[in-house]
Amino acid sequence: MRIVFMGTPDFAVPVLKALAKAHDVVAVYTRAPKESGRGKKINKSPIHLLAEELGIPTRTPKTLKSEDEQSFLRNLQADMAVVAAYGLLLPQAVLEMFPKGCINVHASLLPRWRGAAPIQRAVEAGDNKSGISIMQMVQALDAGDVLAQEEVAITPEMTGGELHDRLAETGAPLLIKTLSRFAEILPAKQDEALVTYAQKIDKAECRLDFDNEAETLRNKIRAFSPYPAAYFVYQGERFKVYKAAVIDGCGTPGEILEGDTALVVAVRGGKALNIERIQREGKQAMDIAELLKGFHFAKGTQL
RNA sequence: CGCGGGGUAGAGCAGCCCGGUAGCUCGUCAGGCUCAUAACCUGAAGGUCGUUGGUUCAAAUCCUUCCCCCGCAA
Repeated sequence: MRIVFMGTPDFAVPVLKALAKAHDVVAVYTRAPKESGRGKKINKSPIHLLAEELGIPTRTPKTLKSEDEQSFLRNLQADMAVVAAYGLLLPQAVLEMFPKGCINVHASLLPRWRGAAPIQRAVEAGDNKSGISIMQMVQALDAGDVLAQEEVAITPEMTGGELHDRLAETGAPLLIKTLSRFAEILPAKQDEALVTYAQKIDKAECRLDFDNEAETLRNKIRAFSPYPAAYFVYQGERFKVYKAAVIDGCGTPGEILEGDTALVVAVRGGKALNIERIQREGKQAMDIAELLKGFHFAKGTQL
């Protein structure tokens, strides 16, 4: 098939790779390079870089609403568009443009976790499974009929980053399989009663409030690991926390119960968090034991 | 030229402001103690203090060149 691919971040990379092997990807759409990173350099998106490597024509319009862009798209004479975390909304005209429609690779088991951050929200909520949904795109956000799904188990120790990678790997072959039997598939409506939305992650959420249930905090820590990373502030310095375990321990929520041989912080309900992996400002992430060989937290400090 | 932290023994850190014998915790090795040990005791090895040039009687420390890592912000 002649396919237009639209995507932007890392998550979409395995999808485009697989798609380019199996089909004729006639154009790639991705978000325009923007100032980002240290030094505010202009950086191209992961998909942009991959498309160049594959030698596929790449376009980075700010919007697909313009007549010019839409006529360009139409002239590609593609059979369908495949979208994976593109970051731009597709106008109705574009959704209707392709004979076989626009289909989307979404990182959740729809109708659960429609929206921007389905991977992290699933882990944060303590879900024991996630997955990939391939769906037909409609105007409403992630509300289209589902063509295929594949589950991925979320183990108790799994981080958001690990789930992200697993899902990205799962999505690519599932998409190819779905396309190969596209004609036979009966689209399934989403059950509106089961819809939940995965809100974009706000920076303010990343700061750990230890006055919470231990398991809630642990889930947030692993959901946000390694990005955007939950953190606490100690003596004016930000410490990112990548991994923590729930243990027993009495104290005021936020109190450092142990800071020499381990880092243990009291939370609600007679529980505590044993912080296992951490990153200081300006340093690499490391196991807490390594850091404690040369750095110590004062017992009794309130975080 | 967005703001900022860092590169010191295998690991993690201190020392730098206020130049003057390179230090701590852990690991490694050897020996000892012990029924035994990841415990304890004794000892040892291991460093061009990221790189270049400069200032100085003397530079990890002050100034300078470049390289690398990271945090914030986006």
